[in-house]
Amino acid sequence: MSTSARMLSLLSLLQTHRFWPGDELATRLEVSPRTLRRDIERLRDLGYAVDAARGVAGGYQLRAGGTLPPLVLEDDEAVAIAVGLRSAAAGSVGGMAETSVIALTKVTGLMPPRLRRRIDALASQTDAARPWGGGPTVDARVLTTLAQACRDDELLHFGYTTRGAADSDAVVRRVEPHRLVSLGRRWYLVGFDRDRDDWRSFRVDRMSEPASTGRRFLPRDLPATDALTFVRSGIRRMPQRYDVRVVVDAPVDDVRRAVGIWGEVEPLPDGAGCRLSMNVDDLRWPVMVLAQVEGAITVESPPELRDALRRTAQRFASAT
Amino acid sequence: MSTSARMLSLLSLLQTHRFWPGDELATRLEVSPRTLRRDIERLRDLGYAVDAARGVAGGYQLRAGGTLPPLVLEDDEAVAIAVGLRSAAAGSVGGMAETSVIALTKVTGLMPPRLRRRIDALASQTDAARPWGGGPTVDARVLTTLAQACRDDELLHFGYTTRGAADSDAVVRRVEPHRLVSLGRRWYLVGFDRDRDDWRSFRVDRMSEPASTGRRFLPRDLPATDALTFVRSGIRRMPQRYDVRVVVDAPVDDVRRAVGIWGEVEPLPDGAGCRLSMNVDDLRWPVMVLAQVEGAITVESPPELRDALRRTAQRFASAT
DNA sequence: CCATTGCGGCCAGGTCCTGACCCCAATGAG
DNA sequence: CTCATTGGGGTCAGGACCTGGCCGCAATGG
Repeated sequence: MSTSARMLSLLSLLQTHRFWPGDELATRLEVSPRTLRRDIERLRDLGYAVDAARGVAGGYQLRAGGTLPPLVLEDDEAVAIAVGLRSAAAGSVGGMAETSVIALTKVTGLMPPRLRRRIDALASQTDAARPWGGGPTVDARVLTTLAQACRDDELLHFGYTTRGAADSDAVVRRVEPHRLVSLGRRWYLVGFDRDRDDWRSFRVDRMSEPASTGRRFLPRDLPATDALTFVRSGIRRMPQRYDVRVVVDAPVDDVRRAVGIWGEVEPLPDGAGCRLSMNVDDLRWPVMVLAQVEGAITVESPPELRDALRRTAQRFASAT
Repeated sequence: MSTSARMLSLLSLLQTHRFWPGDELATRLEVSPRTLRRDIERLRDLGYAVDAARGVAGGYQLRAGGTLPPLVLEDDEAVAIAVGLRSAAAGSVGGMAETSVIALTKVTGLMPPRLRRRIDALASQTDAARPWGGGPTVDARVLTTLAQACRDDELLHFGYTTRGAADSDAVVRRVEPHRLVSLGRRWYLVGFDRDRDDWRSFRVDRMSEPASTGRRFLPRDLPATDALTFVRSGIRRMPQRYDVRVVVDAPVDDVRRAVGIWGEVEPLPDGAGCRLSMNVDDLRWPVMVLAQVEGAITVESPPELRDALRRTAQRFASAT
């Protein structure tokens, strides 16, 4: 085995079981103990922190160092990482979506097909795991296709349904992809439309069958400071938004746990419950949160929320 | 730069930008083009699929091969992976929890402290991102501590509150950890209790301040075929469960999207809506799902769900 | 057709890797 | 305390293998 292959094996071994007696490592790598010590020294020179314990029952273990060593992953671990990133890319954590897609692209792009199949088999579970639903869901595989095309500067083809048009009116676009942007609860692709000879931002959920052609192009400069600002400026109107303010006669912690990160909860000064503030574009959501907590409810705004609550109350009442 | 360090750099470069002209790689690595070709050949010998394009604008790119190469991750990517694994470990995807914790332990255990701080800063957002809440939440850091102790055979100390006792009655246990098990919505640690001199399974949410002592022990054989079966046999009674069956006069797809994976939805033969089946231990959950869909509701079972719906209806009605 | 770029054989020079031997330092058990 | 055990590392001789240069070849696209 060559030296570099042996170093990778050593790194892999140190990552799996954490504590290894020196001579066992030497035996596994089929080198003398002296050479193993030199290999350990090499790893340390590369910046990885290898701890050593002397005396009986001594050995080596890899510690957290200044830099993250190259991760040697088992199949299961790689699948778990990809699945976790998929759900993170679906937007469950604020501000992490883009980075998650980048990491997901890197991981899945290097993964053997057998692992990708395992992930796809799990996809139905993962993607459905967002009970608050609402809005068209974007397939993680589509996102990675787009992210990969952006990264590799590869020309992209996809069908696109313009705002208001029927699904059947999708037109094939040839686009030089530039960047993927997650804004609000939507994904946008910023790119140069070759047919229209101008920059556009495309809503990913309106695309059909995006496919990288494999043909590379020379990247252009985006006529904006930032892809995010480009998308922002292109959006004609923001979706209808409701500013929800509700007083609930329930413990602050209960309400806070029910609403999670998608709203603020402040205790009321007189100790009588708390005020819940949310900013949503679908009223089913605050209704759902309010269904989870106990205690009397007073709607301050918007009036539409009262209607929504009344409708739900009637449906529930007539069910009993 | 040594050969092995150069191989790692090359691997890193090939993972980032995907397509590299040969002489640019040679320049970056400060070797001659001939040596670069030899390095590429070495990578291929290691089993990694490196594609090459000849002719003008040729170059190299790393393709998915038979084995996943060691992943060289950027800081942001590592953080994204850890955050995604945390939420996956929280149980959002069935059957992935244990593997996610193992992978999370590996990644965070090797991560520089600065990255771990970034993850902890995001933790409040992530952990709150489960609006259905309910039941005590387990801290991801606790899980990784336990998983690491299991992996490294390190003696563990933690306070433990026995079933029914008050929190203040926690007793310190010294345990040889064996395995971490996710069962239902709970985490259990299977280990050998040194004080009681017998195998026990501990509920992780009843532990306080688990800490690895760093002292290693000789692993024993678990007197059971499997840690999972050991935990199963130790559980006296399952939590109260409700078998929820509701007929909803709404499109199947709407209901299915609302309930996600935590229930089955079957269309009714006469085309009038569908039947929703769930198995839960907290009735707030089906109430939440039902609040999301439109259409008339008929509760088939359990009767308690009717009470829950009636209470919610009254609360909502009095809010208008 | 031809420039470009990857492929790989061959060779000479020299780097550096290996294993062996040695002594030292730290550790924990008896 | 004593001693076996285990990692740390200096030194050395031999040689494996790495490097860069040179070459002809193959594939690609203008």
